[in-house]
Amino acid sequence: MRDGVAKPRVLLVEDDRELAGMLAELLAGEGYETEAAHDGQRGLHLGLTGHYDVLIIDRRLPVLDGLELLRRLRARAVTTRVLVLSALGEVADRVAGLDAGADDYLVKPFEAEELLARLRALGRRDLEGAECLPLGTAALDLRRHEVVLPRGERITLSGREFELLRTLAQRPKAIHPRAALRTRVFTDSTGESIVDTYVYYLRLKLGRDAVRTVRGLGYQIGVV
Amino acid sequence: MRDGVAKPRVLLVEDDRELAGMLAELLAGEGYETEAAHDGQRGLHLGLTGHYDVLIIDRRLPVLDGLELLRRLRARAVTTRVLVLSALGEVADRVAGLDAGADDYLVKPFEAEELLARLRALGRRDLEGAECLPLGTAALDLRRHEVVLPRGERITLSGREFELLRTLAQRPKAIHPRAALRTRVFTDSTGESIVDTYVYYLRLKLGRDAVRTVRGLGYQIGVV
DNA sequence: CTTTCTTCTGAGGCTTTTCTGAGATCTTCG
DNA sequence: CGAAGATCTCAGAAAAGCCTCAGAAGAAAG
Repeated sequence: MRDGVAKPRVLLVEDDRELAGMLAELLAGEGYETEAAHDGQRGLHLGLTGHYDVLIIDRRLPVLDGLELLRRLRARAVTTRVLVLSALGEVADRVAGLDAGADDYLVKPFEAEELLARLRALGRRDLEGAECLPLGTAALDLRRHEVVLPRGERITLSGREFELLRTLAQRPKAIHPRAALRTRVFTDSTGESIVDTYVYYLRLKLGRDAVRTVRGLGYQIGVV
Repeated sequence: MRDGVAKPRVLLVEDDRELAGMLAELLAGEGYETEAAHDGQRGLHLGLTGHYDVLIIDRRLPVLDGLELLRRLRARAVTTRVLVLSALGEVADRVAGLDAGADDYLVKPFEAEELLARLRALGRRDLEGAECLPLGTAALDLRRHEVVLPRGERITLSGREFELLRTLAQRPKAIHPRAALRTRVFTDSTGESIVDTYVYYLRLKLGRDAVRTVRGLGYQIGVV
């Protein structure tokens, strides 16, 4: 997924450290970058950063229950995909999990293959788009790293500009926090203002409205 | 889903007409607008129109198998959410379904409740950015920190304004004491009159009646 | 080895937000 | 009525958030 530069990031919130370790290894083998939290409080804290592509949350967690964690994330407008793991497999349990905001619900014990397939299904949506991503009336050509304007003009983007714009365009309705963009497109060791600067570059090339600022929250793709 | 005006549209591709009829009824009862196709060919044709919010596809279908149908849709860049139904419940079957492009996979027999919960989960994903609290005739967009007026106008709120309004709107019938609001939205070390000031700001932006004063007791959300 | 493009840093400057406090206005009740 | 208390209004200072940009350093191209 992602074009070999950045791996999809998974946050694994699981108190059983043995299971967590095994899963982390499994995920690493599939090319995911995994971080782990062992209680709900920590999970909440990390989940709020928005640095992840998918969250895997165990339902039974110390300090803060899995579903409660999920509800709090959703209450704070975190839209990251969430897969809930649980030993509780009754229909009512599954319904409760999904209605708490989970995108999928997998009952333990499960097979590695199915977990991976469900992760792929969750991840696909954010990444798919084949060759172009819609960009208002324009489009982003993923192959050539160019923006194609309605009349056919093409504007070439540099590597970083492209990564940033693609990240925004992949989830056009979401608001992307600065910090998330910084870890995703750049690195955590990069200066704080790098995202601002690149938003500025994009606006220079594509026009003021290409990227929308939502003050205090982050950036969102706009009309090109 | 969509914006509360239009009902979400479901395309049901299922050859068992009895089951299809029951499901259609169930879905109608939940406010979905359902159309049915009874074979894969017809499902493909309708699915390609892109008129639907969700496709429910039975795996075993005449003329064109369910997974093959799904693959062809995906090959033609149809990104509509798909829930696959199947009597085949082995892990390998589920993995095959998901990897063919399904967003979710539900094994027959299933309970109505779970189908509905999974549909809700799928619908939610497109909704990103629309989660709202009702606010009289208007609504509070929790993701964007904006008030959406009936005609679609949007009024952006600052962080504090938003927190205050959300607190009030979360329990619309309650009267919120000044002290409680001050503790919750601001801090106890903030000046006594901070809540008054922000109520004033909200009324400036939203109109005099947005917040109701209950003298001696506190504030209550009003009509926007 | 020069030129050009890209990436990143950091400093200023502008705008919006937050908070304070003081006076105006309204309500209640003696 | 008039005083006391509650509430409203608002101007201005301080802080925070955001935008702009110049320049250094690095990478790629010629």
